[in-house]
Amino acid sequence: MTHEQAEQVAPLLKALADPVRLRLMSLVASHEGGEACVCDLSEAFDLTQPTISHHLKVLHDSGLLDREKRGVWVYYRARTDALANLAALISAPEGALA
Amino acid sequence: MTHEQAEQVAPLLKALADPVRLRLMSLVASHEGGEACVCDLSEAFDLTQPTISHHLKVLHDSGLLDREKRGVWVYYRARTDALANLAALISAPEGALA
DNA sequence: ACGAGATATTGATGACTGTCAACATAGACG
DNA sequence: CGTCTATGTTGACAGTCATCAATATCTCGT
Repeated sequence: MTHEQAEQVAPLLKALADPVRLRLMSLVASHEGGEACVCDLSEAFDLTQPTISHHLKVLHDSGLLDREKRGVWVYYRARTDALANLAALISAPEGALA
Repeated sequence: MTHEQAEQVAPLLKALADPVRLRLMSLVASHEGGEACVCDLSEAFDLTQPTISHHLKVLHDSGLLDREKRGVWVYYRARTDALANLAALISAPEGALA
């Protein structure tokens, strides 16, 4: 794994490396239709709405969540391709780590 | 993914979520025999030895690196099982995230 | 146009982290 | 025993981060 590759992958892992964001990703992915609006997600946490919004922004900015506004609601959807790439990098035989 | 699962997995990802530690894992895994001593690793970075030691400790404490002392040298080895578990959690169809 | 609800942004604060310099430990070899 | 080399530990500092309160923005319905 090259220097540049490491600098590129680390932010993705950092985005995932938070219990709240892990659960957010899980909730979004397992929600019906593969998408969820903030209102669905906020209820699952004992955190304020701005905090949830902040975590969603981190995940979106890092490319792990897609964001789509429909009316008043904003729907998030997991970027399964990005997740698959990450997973491959971590454990595939040719995956540079294992 | 449960609350407890998230709290358990996040520290593993946090340990990996650093460019230096990613490259350390990569170097250890790709080194001959699947193991490397600190002297082999330090040369690849423009960082002081204590800093490398610190990163190795983080990876070891989180369970991603095995540590074995042989004489004066300390050899590190990647925990491929832990990496495989992580990867599965991130992207497997039943993996809670995707 | 106005009010209400959903989501985002800003600013502040306490906690955590990567890094280094200095020092400590521990094994090998004379 | 003493020294040299490899590695780990401690303390400090600058930067980052998770969280909240307050505020802003946007959209629908009335």
